[in-house]
Amino acid sequence: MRKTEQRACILEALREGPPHSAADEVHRRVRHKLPGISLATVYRNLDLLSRQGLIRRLGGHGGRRRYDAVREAHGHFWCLACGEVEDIPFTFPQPEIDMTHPWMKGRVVYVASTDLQGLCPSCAEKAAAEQKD
Amino acid sequence: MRKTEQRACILEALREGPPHSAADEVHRRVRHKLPGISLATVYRNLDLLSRQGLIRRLGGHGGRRRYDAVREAHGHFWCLACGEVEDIPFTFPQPEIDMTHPWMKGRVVYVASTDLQGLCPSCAEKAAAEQKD
DNA sequence: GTATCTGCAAAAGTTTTGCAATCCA
DNA sequence: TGGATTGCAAAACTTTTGCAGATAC
Repeated sequence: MRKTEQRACILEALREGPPHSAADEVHRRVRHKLPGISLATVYRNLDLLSRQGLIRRLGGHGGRRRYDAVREAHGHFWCLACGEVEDIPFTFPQPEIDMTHPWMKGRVVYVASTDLQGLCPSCAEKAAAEQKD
Repeated sequence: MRKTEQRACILEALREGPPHSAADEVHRRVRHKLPGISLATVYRNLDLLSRQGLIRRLGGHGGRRRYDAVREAHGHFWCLACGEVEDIPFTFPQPEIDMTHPWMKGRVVYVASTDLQGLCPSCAEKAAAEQKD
């Protein structure tokens, strides 16, 4: 993997910007430094970096794929209604998965996370209000 | 939520078909029973069912959103190269998250999962081969 | 009876790709 | 120099939405 200014700036933008950014958000931020950078380059690099395990790729429950520069295992809360992702802000014991299990043979594991999915407070409130109607 | 034949068949297809199906796959399978069902209906129902917590919505690392009829907490392995998702086939202690923590107040949690991401054996092999070239 | 649900078709949104030019090693 | 990388534009793919008619309760 070569060193290019675009790639460096993308990584920097992901690290310094808000967590769980989508490609278009990263693109918008990188443009401040590199006005000419194309969205395709951002996509290509986010994909490349995540395949190398340098960043974390999040699902995209909201339709858009999101990326996370934090590689340490941590928890996420996905809201199914608004699509937002939040880090779970308190610590809890991470599950211990037996990496020596035969099924793991040949696999490369970059990151682990514990994900909860449900409704965030404001969406839960809206949902409850609709029930009443 | 009303009871419709379409909805019932979609749920059935998700339960009986291969796990982690995407909307178009569910649609293809449901068509066997309900040839006239539209893809839009499948999308609408998968979304609705997941918001009610009846099924689980997976991220869509491969671009497509996937759904899972298994609601019990379990682990997934996502391959970043080919986009496939597999259930981790052995059990391990699930993390204990303090649901009484103040941050959890107001949230509705439907399901929890532990996700690993990396490369599956065949993609890991390919990646290693490319390194050598 | 009425709000929900469906099918259709169009629109919207997101990601990938072909290609020629450019850049890094 | 040679292969990796980029920008641009088009294409591909996935998901959502408006609407009129059908359906469940």
